[in-house]
Amino acid sequence: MDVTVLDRLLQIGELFERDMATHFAGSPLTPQRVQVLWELARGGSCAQHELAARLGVSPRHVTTLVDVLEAGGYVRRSPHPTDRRSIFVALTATAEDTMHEMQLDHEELSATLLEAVAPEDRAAVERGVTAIAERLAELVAADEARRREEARADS
Amino acid sequence: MDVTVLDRLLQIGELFERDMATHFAGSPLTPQRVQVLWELARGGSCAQHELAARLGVSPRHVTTLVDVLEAGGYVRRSPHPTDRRSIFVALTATAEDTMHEMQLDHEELSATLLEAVAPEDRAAVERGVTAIAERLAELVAADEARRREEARADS
DNA sequence: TATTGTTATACTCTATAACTATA
DNA sequence: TATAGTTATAGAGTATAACAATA
Repeated sequence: MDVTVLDRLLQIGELFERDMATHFAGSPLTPQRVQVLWELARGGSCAQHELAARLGVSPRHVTTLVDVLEAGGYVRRSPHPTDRRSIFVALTATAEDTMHEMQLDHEELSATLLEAVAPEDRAAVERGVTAIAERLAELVAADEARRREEARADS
Repeated sequence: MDVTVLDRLLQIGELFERDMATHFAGSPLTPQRVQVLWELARGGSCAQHELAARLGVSPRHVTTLVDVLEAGGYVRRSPHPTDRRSIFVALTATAEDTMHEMQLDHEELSATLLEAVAPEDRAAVERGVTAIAERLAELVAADEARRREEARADS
């Protein structure tokens, strides 16, 4: 029962999720809501339908997420300047500060984890995980395309 | 806006989750239910409360999970030989075969991903991700301990 | 006619609290 | 009295379908 590289990689993802949950326990922020804020911080303000596309969730679900975040004072809804159907979502000043701090924490954590790697292995690890992420992205995209094909054939 | 090692690692976790969801779309199996079967396959049959501990979820939730998996023919409930309060959960023969196949697929995927890494980097990547996983586990455990401490101080 | 957001509904994941049967 | 599982309830993540307003 060997432990593979993939096992390790998945373990890292799970541990990070657990830490996020611990970190925001007691606040209205959950890992998924933080992801919304994170996306707005990194990719900038946008209309709800675009946010849905960027997050890969349904427009309906974005309504729910933004409702909660707006009530908590993390985001602001405003009318879209040219399209009256659309609603613009932006971080509040407070949330922008929070996200900036989180960005710094994130970079620090990344550095700390890299320090756990032997110095002579670090460059190889950086190259390696990038290559793995890219290959996996290809494989997943291929799987999804195949499944869409099958679904189309069924109907 | 650099992409850190941590970003890559998290991306890998997300991609894997997405692939799992794609893979089991249309079946009653969801990623989390598969995890239950996976745990039973790797760690062996056990009573529900032990399964809850192994999965890190509430005993109540195990009831729900096992209900669905039992209805789908993946697991079997049987009385505990010595403790009449307990219920033993075991994979059915079909599920055992499915899990065995999944184990092979998993190993193959791990090998495929490692092939995406330059040959001279592979050993370093294996060492590196192990070191990162271990360091992160320590950090998460410390965070959780600190939070428990705080919660205790509050009450 | 197509798109944007929302109301309505439902399934899944997850937890805590109260209860029953057993130890 | 403590433990194993279940009933009751609830919040969070997520989806589809139907609908209103707007393009």
